[in-house]
Amino acid sequence: MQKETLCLGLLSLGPRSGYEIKQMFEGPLSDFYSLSFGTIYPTLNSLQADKYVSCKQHSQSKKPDKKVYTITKKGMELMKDNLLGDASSYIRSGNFGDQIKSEFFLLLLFSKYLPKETMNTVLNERVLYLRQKLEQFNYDGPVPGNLDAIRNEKSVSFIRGLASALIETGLSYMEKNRGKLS
Amino acid sequence: MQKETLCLGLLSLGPRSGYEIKQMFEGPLSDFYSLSFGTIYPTLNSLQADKYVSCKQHSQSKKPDKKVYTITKKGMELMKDNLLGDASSYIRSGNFGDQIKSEFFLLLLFSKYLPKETMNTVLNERVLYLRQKLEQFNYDGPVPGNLDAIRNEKSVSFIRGLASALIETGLSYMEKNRGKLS
DNA sequence: GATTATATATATCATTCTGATATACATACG
DNA sequence: CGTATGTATATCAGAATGATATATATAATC
Repeated sequence: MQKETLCLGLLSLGPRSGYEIKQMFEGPLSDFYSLSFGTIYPTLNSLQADKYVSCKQHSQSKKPDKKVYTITKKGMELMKDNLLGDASSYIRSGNFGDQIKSEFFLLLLFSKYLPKETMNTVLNERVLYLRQKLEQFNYDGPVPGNLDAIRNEKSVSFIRGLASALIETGLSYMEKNRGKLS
Repeated sequence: MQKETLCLGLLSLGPRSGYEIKQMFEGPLSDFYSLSFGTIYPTLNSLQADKYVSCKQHSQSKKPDKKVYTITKKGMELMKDNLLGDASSYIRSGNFGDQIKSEFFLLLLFSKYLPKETMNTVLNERVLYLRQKLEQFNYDGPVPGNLDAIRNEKSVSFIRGLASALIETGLSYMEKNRGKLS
């Protein structure tokens, strides 16, 4: 997905600064996508230059000005057009589609070159990690800051439910079949 | 995972050319990782310069020479050292770890901006795509070329079983809950 | 039998993106 | 009172991709 479409989409959920967009990628979106500051800031600047977003500078005494971007009508149109135009190309993406780079699977692939105790520890920690992820996806309490907008989306509930189901499957598979690795 | 470690790991399964390594990424590894020619060829050259692999040139009349690389003892050691040193950092990767970029999830996130019929078609095609993937992972017949080495790995059976279980979960979740999206 | 598409095989490179770093002040903690 | 962490924007070297170039063989289509 083009970085422009993605930034516009996130801004459609409410006005935000570049820093806050980054927080979304490190918070609720961290398991699905990410963009770096080096991409976010230039993208916002170019979107602003082309009037797809407007910017209000909130001067805060001694911190750098907080630049809060708001999507414009023109921006909404561009976002919708791009989504519609590219929708079909995203069908074969995601879990078991393109762009996945799973270092954990690579580690499993080469596990025979690692000492058994090491692999045992790794698998134990992986299980702990997945349990933690599961809790995270099942947690329904309040989230800090302005990250509520994204949590309250209907689609986000759907995605979290899916993620939760997938992790549970992965966990029980790992627990039942880890013996087959060595 | 460093590209060097990865290429060495793949060469540990048997001697191969750069083109054949790429075939592994486009075949059995396509759902887990990928490297481009622009990375593979320079990596092999530098591995050869440092004696981690040896190279035998098979001249084939009028095609460009096929350069078949074989991992050396020094290369095996480097690979094992790297795997051991970095193993713990791969625990939090993979499905629901870092480096995932799922455009399909992004599309779901912004699905409210798409016409209902479009989303309906997209979800139908996604289901078809996942069914196809499932078949692919469950297929146990022969594979063409030299891609058998990787299929016969114990770890690959484990991974394929996991992938298969995950896709099944994803499929039934989608079928049961797709109504919640609109 | 001619044409077109696909596969084999290596290599390069502009463009893109990341990850690190710079800058600067605020706040919390022991 | 120093140290670590958080807010906030910005830039840039280095890495990786995706496209393209080159050259030939083979299979499919017409």
